[in-house]
Amino acid sequence: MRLSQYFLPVLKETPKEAEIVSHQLMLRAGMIKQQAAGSYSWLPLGFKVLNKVQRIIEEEQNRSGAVQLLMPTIQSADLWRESGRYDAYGKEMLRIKDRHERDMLYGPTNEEMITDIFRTYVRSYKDLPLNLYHIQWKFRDEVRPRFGTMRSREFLMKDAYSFDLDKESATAAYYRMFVAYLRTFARMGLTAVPMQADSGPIGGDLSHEFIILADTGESAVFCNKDLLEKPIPPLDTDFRGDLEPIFRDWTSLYAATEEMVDEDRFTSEVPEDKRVSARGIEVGHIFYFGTKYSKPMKATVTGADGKEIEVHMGSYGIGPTRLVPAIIEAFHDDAGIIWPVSVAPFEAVLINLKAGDEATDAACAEIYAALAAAGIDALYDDRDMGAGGKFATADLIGIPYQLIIGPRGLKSGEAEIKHRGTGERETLPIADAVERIRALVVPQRLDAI
RNA sequence: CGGGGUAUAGCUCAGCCUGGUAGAGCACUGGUUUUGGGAACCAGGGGUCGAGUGUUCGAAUCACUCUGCCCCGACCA
Repeated sequence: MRLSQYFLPVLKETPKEAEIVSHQLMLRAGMIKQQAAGSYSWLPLGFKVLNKVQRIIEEEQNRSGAVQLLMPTIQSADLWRESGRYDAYGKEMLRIKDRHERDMLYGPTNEEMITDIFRTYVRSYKDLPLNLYHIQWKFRDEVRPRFGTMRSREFLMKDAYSFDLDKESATAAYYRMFVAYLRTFARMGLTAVPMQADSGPIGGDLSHEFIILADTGESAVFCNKDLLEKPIPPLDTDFRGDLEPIFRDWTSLYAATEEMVDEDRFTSEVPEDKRVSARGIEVGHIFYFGTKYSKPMKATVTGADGKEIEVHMGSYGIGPTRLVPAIIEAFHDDAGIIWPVSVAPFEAVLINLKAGDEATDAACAEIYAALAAAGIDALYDDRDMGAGGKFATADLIGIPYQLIIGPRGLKSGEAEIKHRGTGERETLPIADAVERIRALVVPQRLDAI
């Protein structure tokens, strides 16, 4: 993409409404525009990141055996009356009437609807297990939206719903999502720690929040340091096999948020040199809830013995529109964002230091074409402006590698590569630059971990 | 939903206290000179001062009402 043809409205100054660094940087980098309290447009750069985040989520959901579909944003109140949640949900639910005065609502979640789909089509125990997911916009009329898209009213959510015959197989479904989540966040460069969460009236230990550590996180978290270095389940993990050992391995080490922490357990179970006490952001939540919806909504299958069985369900959420700022909270410096390659809006930026100069333009055009041919998703800063502004823009929007071409280096046939994350610079022959970028980028795409 | 702020140009803000023809920097447009870390100069364009009502000869400025947005708390992917 040539920057001169792109739409990248970067801001030099920080808009005053933004409090936390990810919100400030998303506004400054031209990723989002606020349209109302808790409601944002995703501008091209932000949308590109959001899509990369979604793609990783989809790949890992699919790998785990979940099946994608898409449900509408606007729902009928009828289903919610059936589950009893129409009255229970409160003012967070945006209620709407259509032209026939029918009660509608903008979905804050989809348990009712997915249960309706399930009961319509699934009749036999032979059709289980089943895990259906979608990525859709949701609306919760938060009393106080804040922190940009970290806590917006309208937000994107991946939610998966598992259906099983009994608690045992539902637990296996839970483990599959647990493992899928570990892989999903790792592929975004994040170290996400599963922490025991409040499992509500169902009880048991089948509710976990996935927390990433960031200085500006919204809640305090406590965990064993070993969790931060634990290798994630590899690409060839067999999701049809027994995943309980992985689950046990991860949950054997202490980890809890401030809501759930037990100081005595933390100090007794975790050696002093392994105690991590930090801030964290919740980026995912998985939950087993048994027959909470299948019972009132009559979602049953016929078992092998001919009897009707209420299915056991779980739901598994990840918020892509929250993950984007969460990644920024984890990866930034004073100059701007530092994207992990796997979610970076562009993998490299080609900086033409003297746009308009015949030789420099020609060299850059050639390199830009070579980057495309090498499969690198590159931005070409061909704008006619000073070098300082280009460097500042490249740093701000956080492109992992800057390939810098100017008349000075051109004379000696040299290019410069700046590593956004480390600040490291290397000078190399122009002829080797594209291959060097490719060698740097490809392993960091993390699509093969 | 309680408490507290705030609203003036695309952005960051000054002007308000003490009423008298709406400002700065950045951004934008044209030009000249520049060009390896947000350049310099010249010339321009752009605002019913959030909305309404009132006080006044006169309101961005004072009073009242409403709305938007932000922060703290309670709540949440």
